[in-house]
Amino acid sequence: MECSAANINIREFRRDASRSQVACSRCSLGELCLPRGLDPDEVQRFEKIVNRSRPLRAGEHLFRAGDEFRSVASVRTGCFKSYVVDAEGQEQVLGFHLPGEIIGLDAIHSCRHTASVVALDTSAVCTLSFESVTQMARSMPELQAELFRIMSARISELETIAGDLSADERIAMFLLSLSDRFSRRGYSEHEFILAMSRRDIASFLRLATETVSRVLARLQKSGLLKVDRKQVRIRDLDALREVARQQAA
Amino acid sequence: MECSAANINIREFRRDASRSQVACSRCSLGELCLPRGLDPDEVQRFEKIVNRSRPLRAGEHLFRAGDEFRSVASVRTGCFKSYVVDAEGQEQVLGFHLPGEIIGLDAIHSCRHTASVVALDTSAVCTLSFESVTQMARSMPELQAELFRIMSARISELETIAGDLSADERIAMFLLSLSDRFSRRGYSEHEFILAMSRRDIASFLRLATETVSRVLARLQKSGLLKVDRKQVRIRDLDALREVARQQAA
DNA sequence: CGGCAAATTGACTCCACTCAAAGGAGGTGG
DNA sequence: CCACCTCCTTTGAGTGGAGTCAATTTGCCG
Repeated sequence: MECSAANINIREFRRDASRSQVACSRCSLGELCLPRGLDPDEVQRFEKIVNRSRPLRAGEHLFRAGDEFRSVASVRTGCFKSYVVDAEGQEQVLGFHLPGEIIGLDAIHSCRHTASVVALDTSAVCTLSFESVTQMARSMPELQAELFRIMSARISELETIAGDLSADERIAMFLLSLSDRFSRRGYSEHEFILAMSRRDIASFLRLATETVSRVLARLQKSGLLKVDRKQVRIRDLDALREVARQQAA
Repeated sequence: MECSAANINIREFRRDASRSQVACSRCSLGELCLPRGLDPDEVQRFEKIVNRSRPLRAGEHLFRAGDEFRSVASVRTGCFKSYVVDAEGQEQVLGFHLPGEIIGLDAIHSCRHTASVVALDTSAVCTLSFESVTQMARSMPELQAELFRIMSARISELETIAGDLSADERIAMFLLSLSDRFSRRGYSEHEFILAMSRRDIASFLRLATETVSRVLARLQKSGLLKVDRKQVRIRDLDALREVARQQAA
């Protein structure tokens, strides 16, 4: 299991947070985060409900399954994974979260966090009381719309993952998803670091770790990729898309 | 493919709709539908944006993938399935929709319906302009909250389906989900009709139709079920839960 | 009754999993 | 600084569950 001593809860965040630092208007994430589409005046009002947390080290938890649902979090830097532990005690990875992505929206309907969320890297988040966000959304149509869009996008994403795909297709899709998300954040779409372990990737894609290794080796041998531990270089993006045979979105 | 002549679009619904019939306050779905939690005055305002459609026959489409996203629909009677067609032309069933369930929320982020939705039975829906719903949600906190809850619940559902489950577990989960949904709607949790074909079930659960047949036969032989074509009787609900080994939600 | 699609059943195949073992990489303490 | 430990990753060999192919049965509807 994870190091439970490293657990941190949201109330502590609040105390640690230095509100003065928060300035979405000058945040490098810009249009990638929740206040997307708000006008400058609205952004200024929005900033008032944002709490910036102190950095988390790899292995520290942001939420624990079962925690009361109060806040959502937006990744500022680093990378998180969310997971549940099934009946047999096996960890099931549900997703990875990059800067600008909103964590915790799946907890709304049950009022509790159904998943645990842990930092894979040194990471930082902004937390927002969900109560405040929804209240603010009532007077900011664009904020409300953005919340709906984020949840709708996650539904579509899951509908794809749930599909009947081969191991190769899954891996290809996974790499393409990362490539796309990194490139939107200003990083290379051809070369990036996998913050997560092979085991996490396997769990996320519902494969065995050995299969992840084998598929990556195979894709490398056929010249589509260059893999060195956590470093990935995509040599032929189009060929990889071919493997993923991704349906028109 | 489906009978495309039977396609109907939302604009035609509008014309056919007889607004005078709409009365959520007297609808038998009551707390199962979107206006859940609204006070009587709010329900009355809500009714003004609801359009009741004429009945659809089995095989008629409610939405087509690619249609512009304007409206969501709430199932009034009957049963629908939503599906996409993948790169190989194979139909992938994404879900089944019973009375009170909201269809179309996955279309928000792309502004187009990503899935097609077709009636499996003689069915009827209420349609709502999404623009109107979101606008109204701003002044009705409970409506906004309900929209968030519905989407959040769908995310959690998909996270489960996407899991790494055996054929038996999938079938058991599927039957339990139906049992639960029927019982909430006042029907028996032990006995119900499968509106969908074996092929649809298989596609939804990412199995082969033959596997669905075999598993149902196996569960029947071991005494948990009685299956006669579309009629299902669950003889041992707890044992079925055991098979599904569903994680605490 | 005849024609057709859906469903079932059986035989065989294959992809991904499991089991097993051999490398690395990184961290810790002597 | 090196020895040692542990965890992660990779690679090989064999197994099994679900898929595919094929044949038959069942039910439906004109």
